[in-house]
Amino acid sequence: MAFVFPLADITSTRQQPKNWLNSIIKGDCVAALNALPDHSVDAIFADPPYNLQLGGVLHRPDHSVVDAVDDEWDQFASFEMYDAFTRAWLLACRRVLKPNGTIWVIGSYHNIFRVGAIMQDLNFWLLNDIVWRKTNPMPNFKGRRFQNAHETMIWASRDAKSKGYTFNYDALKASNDDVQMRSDWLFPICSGGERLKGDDGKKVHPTQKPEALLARIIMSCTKPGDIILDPFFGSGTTGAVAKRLGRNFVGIEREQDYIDAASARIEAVEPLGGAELTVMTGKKAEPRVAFNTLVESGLIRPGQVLTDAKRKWSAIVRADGTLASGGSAGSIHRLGAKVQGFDACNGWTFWHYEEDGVLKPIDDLRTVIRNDMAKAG
Amino acid sequence: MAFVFPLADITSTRQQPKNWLNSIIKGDCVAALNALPDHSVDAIFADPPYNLQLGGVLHRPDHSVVDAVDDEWDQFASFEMYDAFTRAWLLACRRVLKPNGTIWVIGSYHNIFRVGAIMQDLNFWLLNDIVWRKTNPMPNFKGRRFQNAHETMIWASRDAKSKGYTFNYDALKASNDDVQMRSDWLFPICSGGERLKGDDGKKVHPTQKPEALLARIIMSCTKPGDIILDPFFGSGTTGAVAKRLGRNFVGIEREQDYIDAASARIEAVEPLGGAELTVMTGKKAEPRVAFNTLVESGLIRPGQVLTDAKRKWSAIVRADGTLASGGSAGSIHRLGAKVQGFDACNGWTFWHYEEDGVLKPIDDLRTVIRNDMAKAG
DNA sequence: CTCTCGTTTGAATCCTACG
DNA sequence: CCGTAGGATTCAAACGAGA
Repeated sequence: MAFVFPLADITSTRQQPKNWLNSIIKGDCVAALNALPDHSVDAIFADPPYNLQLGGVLHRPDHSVVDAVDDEWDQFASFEMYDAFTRAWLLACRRVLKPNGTIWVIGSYHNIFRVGAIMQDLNFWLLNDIVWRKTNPMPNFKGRRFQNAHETMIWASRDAKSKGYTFNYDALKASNDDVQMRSDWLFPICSGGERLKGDDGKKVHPTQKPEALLARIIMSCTKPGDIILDPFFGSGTTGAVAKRLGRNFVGIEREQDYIDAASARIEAVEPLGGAELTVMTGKKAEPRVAFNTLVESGLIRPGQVLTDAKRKWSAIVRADGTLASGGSAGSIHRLGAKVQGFDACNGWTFWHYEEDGVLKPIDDLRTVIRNDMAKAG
Repeated sequence: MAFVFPLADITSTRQQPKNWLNSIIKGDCVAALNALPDHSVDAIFADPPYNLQLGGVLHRPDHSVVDAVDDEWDQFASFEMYDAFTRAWLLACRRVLKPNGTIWVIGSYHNIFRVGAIMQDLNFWLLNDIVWRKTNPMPNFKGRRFQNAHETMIWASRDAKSKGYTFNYDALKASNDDVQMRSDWLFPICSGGERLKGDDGKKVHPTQKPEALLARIIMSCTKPGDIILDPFFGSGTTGAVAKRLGRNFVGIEREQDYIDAASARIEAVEPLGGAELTVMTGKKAEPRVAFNTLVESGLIRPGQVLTDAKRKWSAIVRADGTLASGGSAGSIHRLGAKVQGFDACNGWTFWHYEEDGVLKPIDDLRTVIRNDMAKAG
């Protein structure tokens, strides 16, 4: 199957329906959208600039410099400017969307609240907010905040009356161990072989999204043959996944470098046959239960005394989920190592609690928690 | 320990500081907030209602299904009213918050985007958005959307310049298997024995939050003795957890039924003692020791040679507490950075001294000094 | 070939006390 | 207010070198 990626002519697309199908339109997002016909696409995936507002350079503990997203296209002078930009492209998207079409917008806490509020103001009807939990997010290097480990996506229909939107509930459920798909998804960030790199070995696009994420989105809200629009096409993940899954795409992108990379990428994609069009399953969550979970759940009480199996050493549980013994304090692992004079220690098997006069490893309590939490994955 | 929960007199609270401590103020949220002094609370947890209806009845998330407002004007008007309400209570909170205080607001996709955008407009500085993943969320019965399995919390400081906010990074990390705490948290919804029920067996409050959630929030951004304000007190989870964790609270609530239930609930809470409330801190909290102190105390001699861990670089200690190496001289940090060609360097962990043929970081000697200081009081 | 270990990297609003 | 200097700070995954 040969795909061609003409750069659609903005001035003529509106008059000649469908010549823009499976192509990348070069140009400003709003101008290009305005050239498309009314009610012409079934779904939209938008990954707009996040307006990160970064400060100076950020160093890792090993003194290397974080390669930040400081591109010109992510800079806005003020919230007002960002809001105006957001309103413009969302409004243009709304006209192009079919009455029963739906739109996805992805963002971080820097921009997603503004985007969501504007979507409501423009009469989009929010169906879900979906959390993309990253298995391998960048750490918080300075220890001044929680590790920013997720991004947020808003899924919305054109308006509250649009009840006929596509939602492949049963397929999603069947692909998810026969339980309905939740609003929190777990995927790795895009890296390794999937990440597009230039001749210089550097990443082509700073924020390339993983194909698995787009695959779940496209499989959830479109049917084979549907048309998916991506007004911030970038490296073309939307187009590549759409083609592979037997959907049509339209991309809009300003920068020729991105268009070139995306075109070559999509060209190389082999579409799947009908039988293979199953939903990609996300990564199965590891049931990680930390010690604080035991304290927060009440299975272990602050003030409670833990000992080793032979009651040689003891420590007191503190409300913050750390242990204290003598003048030392730390995690169950660090303190276990410390009292024994070791470099390392598995606190889960070393520390014991007493129940009915019997010492049991605190690891036993972890299984209790795991059983409770298994459902959430 | 007996707690009393006087319903603080709104008209007099501002003039009589602290009589509102550990009490529930009855009344309208904004009016009550306006009666509190400037910069008087360390942290705020807010669980606001998510929408206004014509009759002025407030509905909470997951309480009832919103009927679609198909009248465009009404819909716009209701968003506007909700925004005005949100702006009013957030602004009132901002005045009451200490300059280095932080605020948490929880919501769902129905309201959190508006809340977040308004917070940014009011100059709050967003630090994180935190996702509360529910282990046992309500299913989506109609199969028309993804299961709404999470709620979103926004954590923000008073403004971008507020760098001195409390964040117990080291305790959180130690309690989390020695990896930093992420922005996605997993907790069960409030049910079972924790859920307050009336004489009729019905739940007292429709959206009672789990104590484990509040415990993590309070432990992350406050110290023992801090004051936590909850302007939508409801069933009083914030107060109950604050009391148990040795923090002070202020609640604001309109409905007497909720006040009665919360008062009885908090009254029954047994506060934790002192030792287990100690929050683990890291190196940042240790008293500073100048390298010069090591030289003056004789632990390091002038003329002594220091090297890095691999003996690649070396430097000689001078009597004034500086290092010299190959024509350069400076502090342990400056010279460590200089020889490596870095902007910065932690000289305490970079430079080593030799003892019994083994290289040890000079940081070890700093702990000797600190231990001596501790003994001396 | 496998296994180990070190290196690199990803949408980041990322330090703070003191003079 | 600013400038300077002390010195604290990272997780998971992919990849490549070397045993």
